[in-house]
Amino acid sequence: MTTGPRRSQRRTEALSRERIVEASVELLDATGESGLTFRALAQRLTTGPGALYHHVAHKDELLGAAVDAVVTAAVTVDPPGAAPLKGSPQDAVRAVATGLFDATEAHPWLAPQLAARLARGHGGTAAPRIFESLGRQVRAMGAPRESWFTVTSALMHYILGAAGQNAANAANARTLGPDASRARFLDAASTAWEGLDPDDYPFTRAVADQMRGHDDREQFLAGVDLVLAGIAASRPAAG
Amino acid sequence: MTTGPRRSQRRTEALSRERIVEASVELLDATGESGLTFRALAQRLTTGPGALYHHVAHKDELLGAAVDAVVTAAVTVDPPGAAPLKGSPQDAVRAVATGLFDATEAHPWLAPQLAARLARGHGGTAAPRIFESLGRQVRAMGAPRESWFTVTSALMHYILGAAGQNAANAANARTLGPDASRARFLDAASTAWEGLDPDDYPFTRAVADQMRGHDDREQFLAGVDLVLAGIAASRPAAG
DNA sequence: ACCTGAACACCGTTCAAGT
DNA sequence: ACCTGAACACCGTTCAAGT
Repeated sequence: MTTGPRRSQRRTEALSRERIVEASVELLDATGESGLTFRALAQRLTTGPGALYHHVAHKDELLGAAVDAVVTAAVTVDPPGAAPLKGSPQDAVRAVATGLFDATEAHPWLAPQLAARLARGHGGTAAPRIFESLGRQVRAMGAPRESWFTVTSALMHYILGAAGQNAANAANARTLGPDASRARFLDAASTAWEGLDPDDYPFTRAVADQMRGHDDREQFLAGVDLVLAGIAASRPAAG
Repeated sequence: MTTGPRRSQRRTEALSRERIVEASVELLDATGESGLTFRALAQRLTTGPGALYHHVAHKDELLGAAVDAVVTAAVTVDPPGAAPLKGSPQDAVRAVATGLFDATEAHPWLAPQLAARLARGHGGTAAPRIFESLGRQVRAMGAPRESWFTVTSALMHYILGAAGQNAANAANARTLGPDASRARFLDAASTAWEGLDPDDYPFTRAVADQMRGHDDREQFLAGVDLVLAGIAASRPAAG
């Protein structure tokens, strides 16, 4: 009673690394980092925990694969011979930054994971992918070759750090309640800063009101532009 | 046979939050992040795991306290009325950056922890401390007030990100063996980059040789200078 | 108030046994 | 080759019982 090759088994679709990673992302989105468990994951895939080990070596690899999947979807590296993007390299950098900013907000677990993995030197494919897509634009901007590594690193670290910071704000805001949450949280955070010891934290207190009512994305892109300005400033005069 | 207040009990020095945090840092340094366990920590302090909960609420708080302790030792925020530092604000920024760079190298667990906590918005006192000490210099550089938040954030994110990256390199290098390890590891990393797909990663490959033989600290400080250049460039002409 | 340490409710991971 | 699911060796955390 086999029905042949087409309409392959639906209900018990064979386990695969791809399906496992996909389910992991869903589970992470739904339950947070602490919710990703081999037992919970197995249940969602209607199998046993041991089965997963036929497709992933250990949990850290699984988390890394989830990070890679999400980052890959967020930042598209153009194919080699593709037509040059319309717009300036600066615009392309902003596009990459925005993609990561959005991914980081959509997947609250992403930023901490990515940050921790970068700091451990386990970028997986996510880190090289981001580095590459930013670096191409740095080159296109005419930065001197010796500065490529430094400049691209600075861009990448700022983008990931600031996007992560924003994601944390967004996640914390969600904690306070669903409505008018953003403004409310920023207000709370800003008030918290204002509550710091005036003797120890004069600068942070002075800056606290800048957090209130400012658009995160705008603030974030302003930082990107700052680094871009640094690149332009240290570039030899065109000629 | 009590000997009075002086020469208080030595062997079984009373448990305290401070002692616990101190022992945690030692344990982290010696055994890495996975080695910090309530049982191992209790054993080191010759007590039971339950006793620790009288001084710390949970493990995350303990780790946070360890991070704070190490960062506090690394970056000294000058007291309020202190004499201005000799040297330019730029030099002061480089000093803070170097302090974090060194701390991050001395405590391999620091960078991942700090990165993850920042990305979760749990800076503890570490984040405000770093932000404050950098921000004061930003202000001293004459950056326009509206840019303080953005500019200081960019500096902080670059410094922590790049210092963490370097720490990861150093830690990985240690893995390969104790001798001539740095050069050897950079060579290996550089070779790994050169092994990337030429179609997908042309930029990263082109930049791979810049990693070889370059001084990490120098590279790191060059990045700091880049951000500083961006600040200077976006500052209104002095007048 | 502080400490003890057994006990609880989990984990990641392994592995004999099945198909 | 792949899957099953019980079992192992841990965890963080709690809590009755002690001092």
